[in-house]
Amino acid sequence: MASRKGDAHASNIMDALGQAPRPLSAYDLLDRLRPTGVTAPLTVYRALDKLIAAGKVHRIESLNAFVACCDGAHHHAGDGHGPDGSRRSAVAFAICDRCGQVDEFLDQRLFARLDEDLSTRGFAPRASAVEVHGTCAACAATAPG
Amino acid sequence: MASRKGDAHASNIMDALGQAPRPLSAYDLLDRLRPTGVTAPLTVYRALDKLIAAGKVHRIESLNAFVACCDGAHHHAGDGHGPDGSRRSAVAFAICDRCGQVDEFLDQRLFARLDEDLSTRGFAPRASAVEVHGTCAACAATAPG
DNA sequence: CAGATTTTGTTACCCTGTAACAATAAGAGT
DNA sequence: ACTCTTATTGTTACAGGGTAACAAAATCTG
Repeated sequence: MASRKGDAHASNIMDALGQAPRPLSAYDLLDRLRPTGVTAPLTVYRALDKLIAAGKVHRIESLNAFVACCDGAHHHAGDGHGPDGSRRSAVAFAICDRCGQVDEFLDQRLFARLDEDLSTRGFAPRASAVEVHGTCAACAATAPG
Repeated sequence: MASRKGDAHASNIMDALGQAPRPLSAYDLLDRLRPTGVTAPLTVYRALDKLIAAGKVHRIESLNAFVACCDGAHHHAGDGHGPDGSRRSAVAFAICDRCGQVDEFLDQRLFARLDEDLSTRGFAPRASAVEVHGTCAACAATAPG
Protein backbone atom coordinates (compact mmCIF):
# COMPACT_ATOMS: atom_id res chain seq x y z
CA MET A 1 0.00 0.00 0.00
CA ALA A 2 1.33 3.40 -0.94
CA SER A 3 0.67 6.05 1.66
CA ARG A 4 3.77 7.97 2.69
CA LYS A 5 2.75 11.44 1.57
CA GLY A 6 -0.85 11.00 2.65
CA ASP A 7 0.33 10.21 6.14
CA ALA A 8 2.35 13.41 6.19
CA HIS A 9 -0.69 15.42 5.15
CA ALA A 10 -2.79 13.72 7.78
CA SER A 11 -0.22 14.53 10.40
CA ASN A 12 -0.07 18.17 9.33
CA ILE A 13 -3.85 18.37 9.47
CA MET A 14 -3.92 16.94 12.97
CA ASP A 15 -1.36 19.52 14.02
CA ALA A 16 -3.36 22.36 12.53
CA LEU A 17 -6.62 21.20 14.08
CA GLY A 18 -4.94 20.62 17.42
CA GLN A 19 -3.58 24.16 17.54
CA ALA A 20 -6.74 25.92 16.39
CA PRO A 21 -9.15 26.95 19.13
CA ARG A 22 -12.06 26.56 16.75
CA PRO A 23 -13.13 24.25 13.94
CA LEU A 24 -11.33 24.73 10.66
CA SER A 25 -12.87 24.48 7.23
CA ALA A 26 -11.24 22.39 4.54
CA TYR A 27 -10.07 25.59 2.90
CA ASP A 28 -8.66 26.90 6.16
CA LEU A 29 -6.68 23.69 6.32
CA LEU A 30 -5.61 24.08 2.71
CA ASP A 31 -4.15 27.49 3.53
CA ARG A 32 -2.24 26.02 6.45
CA LEU A 33 -0.91 23.13 4.35
CA ARG A 34 0.08 25.33 1.42
CA PRO A 35 3.58 25.91 2.80
CA THR A 36 4.09 22.15 2.70
CA GLY A 37 3.27 22.04 -1.00
CA VAL A 38 -0.43 21.21 -0.98
CA THR A 39 -2.34 23.21 -3.55
CA ALA A 40 -5.55 21.30 -4.26
CA PRO A 41 -8.66 21.00 -2.09
CA LEU A 42 -8.99 17.36 -2.98
CA THR A 43 -5.75 16.53 -1.21
CA VAL A 44 -7.18 17.96 1.99
CA TYR A 45 -10.50 16.18 1.60
CA ARG A 46 -8.85 12.84 0.99
CA ALA A 47 -6.71 13.17 4.08
CA LEU A 48 -9.74 14.27 6.10
CA ASP A 49 -11.74 11.27 4.93
CA LYS A 50 -9.12 8.92 6.30
CA LEU A 51 -8.84 10.78 9.58
CA ILE A 52 -12.59 10.77 10.01
CA ALA A 53 -12.77 7.07 9.20
CA ALA A 54 -10.07 6.52 11.81
CA GLY A 55 -12.08 8.50 14.36
CA LYS A 56 -9.37 11.10 14.84
CA VAL A 57 -11.34 13.96 13.33
CA HIS A 58 -14.99 14.91 13.47
CA ARG A 59 -16.90 16.86 10.90
CA ILE A 60 -19.28 19.50 12.23
CA GLU A 61 -22.13 19.34 9.74
CA SER A 62 -23.70 22.62 10.74
CA LEU A 63 -20.42 24.47 10.18
CA ASN A 64 -18.92 22.61 7.26
CA ALA A 65 -15.80 22.42 9.36
CA PHE A 66 -13.62 19.94 11.20
CA VAL A 67 -12.25 19.41 14.70
CA ALA A 68 -9.72 17.04 16.19
CA CYS A 69 -11.32 14.37 18.30
CA CYS A 70 -10.56 15.07 21.95
CA ASP A 71 -10.19 11.39 22.78
CA GLY A 72 -10.08 8.66 20.18
CA ALA A 73 -10.93 5.86 22.58
CA HIS A 74 -14.49 5.53 23.73
CA HIS A 75 -16.64 7.58 21.44
CA HIS A 76 -18.98 4.93 20.22
CA ALA A 77 -22.59 4.00 20.69
CA GLY A 78 -24.50 0.81 20.43
CA ASP A 79 -22.87 -1.42 22.99
CA GLY A 80 -23.68 -4.24 20.62
CA HIS A 81 -27.28 -3.15 20.20
CA GLY A 82 -26.74 -2.45 16.54
CA PRO A 83 -27.91 -5.01 14.00
CA ASP A 84 -24.35 -5.74 12.96
CA GLY A 85 -22.73 -4.95 16.27
CA SER A 86 -21.12 -1.93 14.67
CA ARG A 87 -20.04 0.82 17.00
CA ARG A 88 -20.79 4.09 15.31
CA SER A 89 -19.39 7.33 16.54
CA ALA A 90 -21.54 8.70 19.34
CA VAL A 91 -20.43 12.14 20.27
CA ALA A 92 -22.36 15.35 20.66
CA PHE A 93 -21.15 18.89 20.17
CA ALA A 94 -21.97 22.10 21.99
CA ILE A 95 -21.00 24.91 19.65
CA CYS A 96 -20.69 28.45 20.97
CA ASP A 97 -21.91 30.95 18.40
CA ARG A 98 -20.01 33.77 20.07
CA CYS A 99 -16.48 32.46 20.48
CA GLY A 100 -16.74 29.56 18.08
CA GLN A 101 -15.40 27.03 20.55
CA VAL A 102 -16.72 23.51 20.25
CA ASP A 103 -17.19 21.28 23.27
CA GLU A 104 -17.26 17.62 22.37
CA PHE A 105 -19.00 15.39 24.86
CA LEU A 106 -20.22 11.87 25.29
CA ASP A 107 -23.43 10.64 26.88
CA GLN A 108 -24.18 6.96 26.60
CA ARG A 109 -27.68 7.36 27.96
CA LEU A 110 -28.47 10.02 25.40
CA PHE A 111 -27.48 7.73 22.58
CA ALA A 112 -29.16 4.76 24.18
CA ARG A 113 -32.37 6.75 24.13
CA LEU A 114 -31.77 7.73 20.52
CA ASP A 115 -31.14 4.11 19.58
CA GLU A 116 -34.45 3.18 21.21
CA ASP A 117 -36.29 5.72 19.09
CA LEU A 118 -34.63 4.42 15.97
CA SER A 119 -35.17 0.73 16.62
CA THR A 120 -38.83 1.48 17.26
CA ARG A 121 -38.93 2.69 13.69
CA GLY A 122 -36.89 -0.19 12.35
CA PHE A 123 -34.21 2.28 11.39
CA ALA A 124 -30.64 0.99 11.32
CA PRO A 125 -28.27 3.84 12.22
CA ARG A 126 -24.90 4.21 10.59
CA ALA A 127 -23.75 7.69 11.60
CA SER A 128 -25.19 10.43 13.71
CA ALA A 129 -24.72 14.14 14.16
CA VAL A 130 -25.83 15.80 17.37
CA GLU A 131 -24.94 19.48 17.30
CA VAL A 132 -26.27 22.18 19.58
CA HIS A 133 -25.65 25.86 18.94
CA GLY A 134 -25.84 28.40 21.71
CA THR A 135 -23.68 30.28 24.18
CA CYS A 136 -20.93 28.69 26.25
CA ALA A 137 -20.45 29.38 29.95
CA ALA A 138 -17.45 31.62 29.45
CA CYS A 139 -19.19 33.84 26.91
CA ALA A 140 -22.36 34.01 28.98
CA ALA A 141 -20.27 35.23 31.92
CA THR A 142 -18.56 37.86 29.77
CA ALA A 143 -21.69 39.33 28.26
CA PRO A 144 -24.91 37.95 29.73
CA GLY A 145 -28.18 38.25 27.85
CA MET B 1 -45.28 45.81 5.93
CA ALA B 2 -44.78 44.86 2.31
CA SER B 3 -44.88 41.15 1.79
CA ARG B 4 -47.20 40.07 -0.98
CA LYS B 5 -44.71 38.47 -3.32
CA GLY B 6 -42.68 36.94 -0.54
CA ASP B 7 -45.77 35.17 0.72
CA ALA B 8 -46.41 33.75 -2.72
CA HIS B 9 -42.87 32.40 -2.87
CA ALA B 10 -43.22 30.90 0.58
CA SER B 11 -46.43 29.23 -0.45
CA ASN B 12 -44.86 27.83 -3.59
CA ILE B 13 -41.95 26.50 -1.57
CA MET B 14 -44.26 24.78 0.87
CA ASP B 15 -46.06 23.16 -2.04
CA ALA B 16 -42.83 21.93 -3.59
CA LEU B 17 -41.52 20.56 -0.31
CA GLY B 18 -44.85 18.95 0.46
CA GLN B 19 -44.91 17.09 -2.83
CA ALA B 20 -41.29 15.95 -2.80
CA PRO B 21 -40.64 12.59 -1.13
CA ARG B 22 -37.18 13.74 -0.15
CA PRO B 23 -35.47 16.90 1.07
CA LEU B 24 -34.92 19.54 -1.57
CA SER B 25 -31.89 21.76 -1.86
CA ALA B 26 -32.28 25.49 -2.27
CA TYR B 27 -31.33 25.09 -5.92
CA ASP B 28 -33.83 22.28 -6.40
CA LEU B 29 -36.41 24.72 -5.10
CA LEU B 30 -35.12 27.44 -7.38
CA ASP B 31 -35.67 25.18 -10.37
CA ARG B 32 -39.23 24.49 -9.24
CA LEU B 33 -39.93 28.19 -8.69
CA ARG B 34 -38.40 29.29 -11.97
CA PRO B 35 -41.70 28.93 -13.84
CA THR B 36 -43.17 31.45 -11.41
CA GLY B 37 -40.52 34.01 -12.30
CA VAL B 38 -37.91 33.43 -9.61
CA THR B 39 -34.39 33.55 -11.01
CA ALA B 40 -32.10 34.31 -8.07
CA PRO B 41 -30.99 31.97 -5.26
CA LEU B 42 -31.33 34.77 -2.76
CA THR B 43 -35.07 34.91 -3.30
CA VAL B 44 -35.31 31.28 -2.29
CA TYR B 45 -33.04 31.67 0.70
CA ARG B 46 -34.98 34.65 1.99
CA ALA B 47 -38.26 32.79 1.74
CA LEU B 48 -36.71 29.76 3.41
CA ASP B 49 -35.41 31.88 6.29
CA LYS B 50 -38.90 33.07 7.06
CA LEU B 51 -40.40 29.61 6.81
CA ILE B 52 -37.72 28.20 9.09
CA ALA B 53 -38.25 31.00 11.60
CA ALA B 54 -41.97 30.22 11.49
CA GLY B 55 -41.22 26.55 12.15
CA LYS B 56 -42.81 25.39 8.92
CA VAL B 57 -39.59 24.17 7.36
CA HIS B 58 -36.55 22.42 8.77
CA ARG B 59 -33.06 22.55 7.43
CA ILE B 60 -31.17 19.26 7.32
CA GLU B 61 -27.62 20.35 8.06
CA SER B 62 -25.97 17.17 6.93
CA LEU B 63 -27.65 17.40 3.53
CA ASN B 64 -27.76 21.13 2.93
CA ALA B 65 -31.40 20.61 2.12
CA PHE B 66 -34.84 21.41 3.42
CA VAL B 67 -38.01 19.56 4.41
CA ALA B 68 -41.51 20.66 5.31
CA CYS B 69 -42.25 20.28 8.99
CA CYS B 70 -44.65 17.40 9.49
CA ASP B 71 -46.50 19.17 12.29
CA GLY B 72 -45.92 22.78 13.24
CA ALA B 73 -47.44 22.48 16.67
CA HIS B 74 -45.40 20.81 19.35
CA HIS B 75 -41.85 20.60 18.18
CA HIS B 76 -40.13 22.42 20.95
CA ALA B 77 -37.84 21.55 23.81
CA GLY B 78 -37.12 23.10 27.15
CA ASP B 79 -40.49 23.06 28.88
CA GLY B 80 -39.34 26.21 30.61
CA HIS B 81 -35.99 24.70 31.60
CA GLY B 82 -34.12 27.15 29.42
CA PRO B 83 -32.58 30.23 31.00
CA ASP B 84 -34.99 32.49 29.18
CA GLY B 85 -37.86 30.04 28.91
CA SER B 86 -37.34 29.93 25.17
CA ARG B 87 -38.68 26.92 23.37
CA ARG B 88 -36.23 25.99 20.71
CA SER B 89 -37.08 23.53 17.99
CA ALA B 90 -36.57 20.00 19.25
CA VAL B 91 -36.93 17.52 16.47
CA ALA B 92 -34.71 14.71 15.35
CA PHE B 93 -34.32 13.25 11.89
CA ALA B 94 -33.73 9.71 10.69
CA ILE B 95 -32.34 10.00 7.18
CA CYS B 96 -32.27 6.96 4.92
CA ASP B 97 -29.14 6.96 2.78
CA ARG B 98 -30.70 4.55 0.29
CA CYS B 99 -34.06 6.10 -0.56
CA GLY B 100 -33.39 9.56 0.79
CA GLN B 101 -36.54 9.69 2.83
CA VAL B 102 -36.41 11.67 6.05
CA ASP B 103 -38.38 10.66 9.10
CA GLU B 104 -38.94 13.54 11.51
CA PHE B 105 -39.64 12.56 15.07
CA LEU B 106 -39.98 14.04 18.50
CA ASP B 107 -38.74 12.69 21.81
CA GLN B 108 -39.09 14.93 24.84
CA ARG B 109 -37.00 12.65 27.00
CA LEU B 110 -34.18 12.67 24.50
CA PHE B 111 -34.05 16.43 24.53
CA ALA B 112 -34.53 16.58 28.28
CA ARG B 113 -31.42 14.44 28.60
CA LEU B 114 -29.59 16.67 26.14
CA ASP B 115 -30.60 19.76 28.09
CA GLU B 116 -29.23 18.15 31.24
CA ASP B 117 -25.86 17.61 29.58
CA LEU B 118 -25.80 21.19 28.42
CA SER B 119 -26.82 22.80 31.67
CA THR B 120 -24.12 20.77 33.42
CA ARG B 121 -21.70 22.62 31.20
CA GLY B 122 -23.37 25.99 31.66
CA PHE B 123 -24.17 25.98 27.98
CA ALA B 124 -27.29 27.89 26.91
CA PRO B 125 -28.79 26.19 23.86
CA ARG B 126 -30.38 28.17 21.05
CA ALA B 127 -30.81 25.65 18.25
CA SER B 128 -30.06 22.00 17.86
CA ALA B 129 -29.59 19.52 15.05
CA VAL B 130 -30.04 15.82 15.68
CA GLU B 131 -29.61 13.90 12.45
CA VAL B 132 -29.03 10.18 12.11
CA HIS B 133 -28.06 8.58 8.82
CA GLY B 134 -28.71 4.94 8.12
CA THR B 135 -31.19 2.60 6.50
CA CYS B 136 -34.94 2.86 6.92
CA ALA B 137 -37.16 -0.14 7.58
CA ALA B 138 -38.55 -0.27 4.05
CA CYS B 139 -35.13 -0.27 2.42
CA ALA B 140 -33.77 -2.82 4.88
CA ALA B 141 -36.65 -5.13 3.93
CA THR B 142 -35.98 -4.66 0.22
CA ALA B 143 -32.26 -5.36 0.32
CA PRO B 144 -30.99 -6.53 3.71
CA GLY B 145 -27.33 -6.28 4.65
C1' DC C 1 12.24 -6.04 -14.05
C1' DA C 2 7.30 -6.03 -16.28
C1' DG C 3 2.73 -5.55 -15.33
C1' DA C 4 -1.27 -4.72 -12.38
C1' DT C 5 -3.01 -1.89 -8.62
C1' DT C 6 -3.34 1.80 -5.65
C1' DT C 7 -2.16 6.28 -4.23
C1' DT C 8 -1.26 11.09 -5.37
C1' DG C 9 -1.65 15.29 -8.22
C1' DT C 10 -3.96 18.57 -11.69
C1' DT C 11 -7.52 20.61 -13.91
C1' DA C 12 -11.73 22.04 -14.24
C1' DC C 13 -16.05 22.30 -12.76
C1' DC C 14 -20.71 22.14 -9.93
C1' DC C 15 -23.26 23.26 -5.75
C1' DT C 16 -24.21 26.23 -1.69
C1' DG C 17 -24.68 30.67 0.18
C1' DT C 18 -24.18 35.74 0.63
C1' DA C 19 -22.57 40.85 0.08
C1' DA C 20 -23.65 45.05 -2.01
C1' DC C 21 -26.48 47.74 -4.19
C1' DA C 22 -30.60 49.17 -7.26
C1' DA C 23 -35.45 49.24 -7.81
C1' DT C 24 -39.88 48.90 -6.13
C1' DA C 25 -43.85 48.83 -3.08
C1' DA C 26 -46.16 49.75 1.34
C1' DG C 27 -47.22 52.86 5.30
C1' DA C 28 -47.33 57.71 7.87
C1' DG C 29 -48.10 62.43 7.93
C1' DT C 30 -49.42 66.65 5.89
C1' DA D 1 -53.41 62.80 -3.49
C1' DC D 2 -48.52 63.68 -2.66
C1' DT D 3 -44.10 63.18 -0.52
C1' DC D 4 -41.03 61.19 2.75
C1' DT D 5 -39.51 57.31 5.03
C1' DT D 6 -38.92 52.54 5.52
C1' DA D 7 -39.08 47.82 4.48
C1' DT D 8 -39.27 44.44 0.89
C1' DT D 9 -37.82 42.53 -3.52
C1' DG D 10 -34.66 41.94 -7.45
C1' DT D 11 -29.90 41.82 -9.85
C1' DT D 12 -25.30 41.19 -10.19
C1' DA D 13 -21.44 39.32 -8.94
C1' DC D 14 -18.77 36.74 -6.10
C1' DA D 15 -16.87 33.82 -2.00
C1' DG D 16 -16.75 29.26 -0.01
C1' DG D 17 -17.42 24.17 -0.08
C1' DG D 18 -16.91 19.87 -2.53
C1' DT D 19 -16.11 16.53 -6.31
C1' DA D 20 -15.56 14.20 -11.20
C1' DA D 21 -12.35 12.80 -14.47
C1' DC D 22 -8.23 11.88 -15.76
C1' DA D 23 -2.83 12.02 -15.65
C1' DA D 24 1.27 10.84 -13.17
C1' DA D 25 3.80 8.42 -9.90
C1' DA D 26 4.65 5.11 -6.41
C1' DT D 27 3.83 0.42 -4.54
C1' DC D 28 3.15 -4.39 -4.61
C1' DT D 29 3.09 -8.83 -7.01
C1' DG D 30 5.21 -12.39 -9.76
